[in-house]
Amino acid sequence: MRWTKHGDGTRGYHHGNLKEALMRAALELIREKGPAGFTFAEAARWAGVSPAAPYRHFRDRDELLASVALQGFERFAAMLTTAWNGGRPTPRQAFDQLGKAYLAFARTEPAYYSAMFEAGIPLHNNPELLAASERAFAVLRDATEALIAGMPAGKRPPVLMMALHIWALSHGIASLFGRGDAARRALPMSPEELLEAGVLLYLQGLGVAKN
Amino acid sequence: MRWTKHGDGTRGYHHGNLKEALMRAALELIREKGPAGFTFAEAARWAGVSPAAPYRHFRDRDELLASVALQGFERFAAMLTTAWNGGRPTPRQAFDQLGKAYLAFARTEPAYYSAMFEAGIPLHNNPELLAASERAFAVLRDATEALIAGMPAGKRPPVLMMALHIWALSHGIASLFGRGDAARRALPMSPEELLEAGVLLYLQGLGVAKN
DNA sequence: TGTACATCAGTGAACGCGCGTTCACTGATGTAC
DNA sequence: TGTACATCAGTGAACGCGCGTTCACTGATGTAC
Repeated sequence: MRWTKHGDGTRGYHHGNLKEALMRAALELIREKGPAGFTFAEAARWAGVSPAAPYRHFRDRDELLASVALQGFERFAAMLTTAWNGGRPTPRQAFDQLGKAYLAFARTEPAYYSAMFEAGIPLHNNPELLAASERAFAVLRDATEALIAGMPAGKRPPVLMMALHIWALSHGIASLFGRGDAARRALPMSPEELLEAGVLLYLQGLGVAKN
Repeated sequence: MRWTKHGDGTRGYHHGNLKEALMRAALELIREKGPAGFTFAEAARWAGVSPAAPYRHFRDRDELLASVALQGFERFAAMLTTAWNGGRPTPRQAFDQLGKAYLAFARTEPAYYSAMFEAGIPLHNNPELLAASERAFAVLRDATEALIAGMPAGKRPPVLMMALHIWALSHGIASLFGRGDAARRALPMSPEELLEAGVLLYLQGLGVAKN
């Protein structure tokens, strides 16, 4: 943050926070028109700078898009962590909160969500993005681990398998029915109810749905 | 199909099957560069016609993309129907085949899959596309219904709920781990194994995993 | 504290390019009689 | 069966436009002394 903002709302020669502004512009444009729906020039116009300015911060459009996805994974991880809340009041209840947070993110941040999961950004050759994506998944995996720890010794499933099942179910429901944009499919129940029932049945399948 | 193809491989003034050729071109380009990765002009070039020719068959790029998605849903429904095979040899076994077919489609036809589920085509003002999408889901719902019919009377879940759970789980696994393109995430097991285990646990949760 | 200088971040003009779209046209096909 | 005509499907040239990208530049900021 530079201190070039003037009292009257204008800015000086330097924008001060152009990188962040470009990412916000991209998000807004993605929300309106999908991950393909923005250009470098348009993002610059949105941020109120000349078309050459973005090149000081991003090599090209793809790098801007990847930065948005990266920030999305970071916020996603933070939101999931908050929802899990260290497994309080009980791991079982916190686990449901985690699921709700997953759906809430997809609904309230469709632009991040689509940059993260649908923009087709290759993860191999982008270690930073892959790591951020794994940090988000780690929240879910750790929560699953905590939940499993409370199960009877003979009935504990493999952590990774269970975490992947929960992730896939949440992701499927969010993608198909819980999106915040026009591609959402209608459903005779809320995505939250559908997910909660699915998780409940899954846990019953493991033989541990009681607590 | 017109009979204007010449023996030497050239074609006459009329292409004969341009609409289909443009859709194949779009598919190929989507596969290479994602749903946003093709232009009307490029598809025309691929099909070997002038840039004005596509306008005889599609109003614009979006209409071409929607046609591809429509055809995708039709093929998807056909593939699922074949896999279900009327519930033979047993509904339980046929159900696993259905799941495998879902994953197989996502892997072998990533271009269709992404046009159908990730291109952000709004369904609400495209009744034809919506109907095709529902025909595909109906295959899964009918299969679920047949599977439920074999369950003990007291343990039958609501058909729609169960079908949606299975759909979401399959779709989540396919989208995250089973795609045929560069955005696939690595996994220490096959998507098929993961889905099969998930369905098994889910059915156990319903209390009916035996047959 | 003041000054000189280096560095940084954005300007604005320019360019070539491919896209979307329109248009009058024309070659090929289908059909009425 | 032949002929005239209507219709269809693709041509190719043209246009305006916005994009991506480069460039020498310049205003603002940071820092050494």
